[in-house]
Amino acid sequence: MKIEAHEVERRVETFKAAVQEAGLKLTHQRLEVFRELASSADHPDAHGIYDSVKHRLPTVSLDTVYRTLRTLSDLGLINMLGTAGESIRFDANTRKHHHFVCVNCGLVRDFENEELSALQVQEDLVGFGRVLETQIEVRGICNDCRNKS
Amino acid sequence: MKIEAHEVERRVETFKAAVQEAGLKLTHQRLEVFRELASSADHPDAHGIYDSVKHRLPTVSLDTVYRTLRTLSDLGLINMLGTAGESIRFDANTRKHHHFVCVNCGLVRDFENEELSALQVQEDLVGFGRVLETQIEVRGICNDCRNKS
DNA sequence: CTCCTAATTAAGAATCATTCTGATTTAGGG
DNA sequence: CCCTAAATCAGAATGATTCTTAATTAGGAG
Repeated sequence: MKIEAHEVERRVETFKAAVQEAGLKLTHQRLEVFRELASSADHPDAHGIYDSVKHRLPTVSLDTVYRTLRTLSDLGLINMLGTAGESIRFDANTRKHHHFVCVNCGLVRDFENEELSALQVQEDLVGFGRVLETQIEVRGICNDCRNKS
Repeated sequence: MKIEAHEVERRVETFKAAVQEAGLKLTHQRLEVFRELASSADHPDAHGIYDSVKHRLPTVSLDTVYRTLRTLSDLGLINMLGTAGESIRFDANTRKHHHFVCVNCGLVRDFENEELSALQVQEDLVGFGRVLETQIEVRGICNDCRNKS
């Protein structure tokens, strides 16, 4: 599943500006890794991104993909997600959103919802620490897995 | 941080019944691994449980702890949690609850809240699949980390 | 346009969590 | 009291991720 072209471009522009801002070089590798991630809605892992990017940059190394993803994550341009025990999945969507997770195959999809995003939980958690953000994780069975069984 | 004694016993009794029910043996190792998990509120990983259990069962192996945790997870007596890239953390709390996660040190604490648990998200997700459950993840900085900085 | 330097590459090794092997011993519970 | 599942031990295998070192490439400031 692909993200719409104009949204991809919006993300890429934000990315370019942030890389310049941080004083880093805008290399082909960084651009292609980011563009690949910004174009896909299914949160690939490092290997998946590597396989896709290799079509356009045949000499890219898996190591560079890992290094680039870590760099972008440190800059806050992408987020890491996924459950412990699996490989790390990446997400170029930095807008406030929530996740649908298939408990069977691990598929993750973003969704936005104003009401959910407006949720305030601070009051109940004074004992644990300061609250920064609240995210909803909806678990279920995705359509593909439903059709298979 | 410890769970109250009567809650631990409640969990242990549920555990004993379920192990019998499944036709598995109630070994010391299984009991001690489960009791350790049921007593701690901070969701230890396999190594942490191993270290604690070793005090009471000096000959237990890390392998047995891993195997036991997987068995209990398959039975639905415990849950696995944690972010990709870290080790798997375990949770003996099978009641409906939510998580507070410290983005700095990774601490996870459970909390219950009727209003949050009553949240219904089905309508918004028809396109992705069937919804089974909704869990809230609150991210922030825990008290310990706040005091250190 | 040129040059400095950061980034990439290659090939390999290291680390860490986790699972598996296979042979041997232990102990739960009918 | 025995049968058999489970545990143990030691070690090895796996897979994701990170690091090493040395040589090459290329971004972008001047």
